[in-house]
Amino acid sequence: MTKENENGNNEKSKPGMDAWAKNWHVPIILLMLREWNSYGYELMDKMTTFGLSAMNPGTFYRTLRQMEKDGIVSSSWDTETTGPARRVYSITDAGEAYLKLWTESLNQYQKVMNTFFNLYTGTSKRSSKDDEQK
Amino acid sequence: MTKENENGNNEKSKPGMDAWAKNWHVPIILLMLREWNSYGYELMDKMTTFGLSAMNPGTFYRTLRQMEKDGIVSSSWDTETTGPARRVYSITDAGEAYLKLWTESLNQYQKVMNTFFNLYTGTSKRSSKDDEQK
DNA sequence: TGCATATAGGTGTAAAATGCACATAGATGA
DNA sequence: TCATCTATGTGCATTTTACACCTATATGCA
Repeated sequence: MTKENENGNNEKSKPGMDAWAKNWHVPIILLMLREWNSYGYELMDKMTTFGLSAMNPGTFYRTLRQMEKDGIVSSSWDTETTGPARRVYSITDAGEAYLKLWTESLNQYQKVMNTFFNLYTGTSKRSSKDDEQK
Repeated sequence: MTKENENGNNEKSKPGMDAWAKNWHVPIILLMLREWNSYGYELMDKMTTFGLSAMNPGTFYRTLRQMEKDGIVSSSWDTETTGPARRVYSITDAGEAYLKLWTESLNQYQKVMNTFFNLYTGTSKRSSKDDEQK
């Protein structure tokens, strides 16, 4: 059975305030790795300083391994430090290229956001009497 | 077998210039319905005027039905017009509430974007010599 | 009349992404 | 020695998405 809220509607298209955040995990991990080489546990922790709620560990680690398969990061084990071994990631050239593309697409993103915001706050909301179209 | 690009990497975390667009389909459909009642085929078409590439028809129609299940739109058949019958959608009060929440969350969204952009364009990119962390 | 095409709204199914619970293992401190 | 923190994962079910395909109404045209 699917989850239902107090209105009797299920919640599949609830905004959730950070549904959009998913797409940002990869580029923000890359940004962090551009500043300092790091490992999953630390990256997951620092994620919140970007205003993004951390995804669960399983998914997060899997994202990192996928990024490596995609060639945008590379990793090696750090057994020097105390505690359990860390898989330390660095950004690759392909990762830099990815960031460049992402940043360029932000302009388009901004346009969509502005269009949305203007339409929402604008006085263009129809009155109840022109409630049909032909 | 998974698709591979010319670099031998698969493409799972490719930006695609509009990966972020997915999250915008629901709110933008709602915005359009706030202006005029409409049906899937038309909404899909108008989507592109918002700078969003349309999703494929199957997914798009399913999104609309899901939105109805969630109670943020309602629909009825229009058999008056010529051609195949149209399922005409209107936004509900819950839909308006959804839009309100979404718009409020845009502030947070903007913050993440600005943080990202500043970090990317800033001079904070490390030099090759401080290439390790302790 | 017959057939292509545009409009309109879907379904079936497989692949991909995600959440959640759990597993493993080294180090630290009571 | 036993709990806890750090650190990285796996297994499985659910959810989301893409892709191919199907149905049906109307229009134009040969």
